[in-house]
Amino acid sequence: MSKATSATDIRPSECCASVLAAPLDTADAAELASGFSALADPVRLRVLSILAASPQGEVCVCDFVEPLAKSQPTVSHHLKVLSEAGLVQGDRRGKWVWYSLNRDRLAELRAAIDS
Amino acid sequence: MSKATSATDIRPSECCASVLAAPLDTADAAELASGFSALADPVRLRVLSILAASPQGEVCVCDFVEPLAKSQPTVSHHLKVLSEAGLVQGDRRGKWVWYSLNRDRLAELRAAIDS
DNA sequence: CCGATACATTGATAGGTGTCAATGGGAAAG
DNA sequence: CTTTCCCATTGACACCTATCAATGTATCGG
Repeated sequence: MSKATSATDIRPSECCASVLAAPLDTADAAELASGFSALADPVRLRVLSILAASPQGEVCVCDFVEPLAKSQPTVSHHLKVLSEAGLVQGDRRGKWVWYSLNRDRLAELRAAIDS
Repeated sequence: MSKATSATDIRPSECCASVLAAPLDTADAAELASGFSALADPVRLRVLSILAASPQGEVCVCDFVEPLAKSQPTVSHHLKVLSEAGLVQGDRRGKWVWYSLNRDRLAELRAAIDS
């Protein structure tokens, strides 16, 4: 898979914005920064970690509270931040809301700092 | 303080902490979060972008001010944040300080969110 | 309808952060 | 030494954010 972008193809943000490929314009930089902001918190990183380690691939809110050692409102807050960043998504089933990881979005951020 | 490896302490990757590989402990999560915090700002992302696009691989502080459209103290502040995160390094030569990108550190953060 | 459960939202508060003007510190030029 | 230039630091201000208690909302079981 050749990732070689041709010399004539120098348009920024044709697909995804990249930090290392070309100078970032203000809009792309802001979009990426908001994405990394979601990762810039230890509790949220542990949320993603717990989701990734879950066999079913989804975890309900109540099962985050104890391992994170945070109050339920705080957990809900972090899940909302991650959700608005597109990194997780919630699915309501009865009384419970099951959250799952969006690996594509995570790959998008990873690609932005790829060589 | 014994550093005995418990079942929750085992990391398959012997090198760096990873979000997706195993449940993150609080210390690793905090370390990673501080790294991503450095990326969680549009101005700093543009700093990295400018450095990556520089032919010589290094840029002096004065050459950041105009493209970033920020005051010189603000630019210095962001360079300090990036430097403390290990993402850039400064080298003083006479009156000028030349900053360069630390791609290894960037790869470290990228690996932390790798599948 | 009533109570219990799961989750979200609000309000308040303490601490963090980006920004710039003003100032400080060090190096080269005169 | 004095001045000039480059960069870092300080102080002040506005804004953002993580946290929890209290409350609201929706769902399920009786």
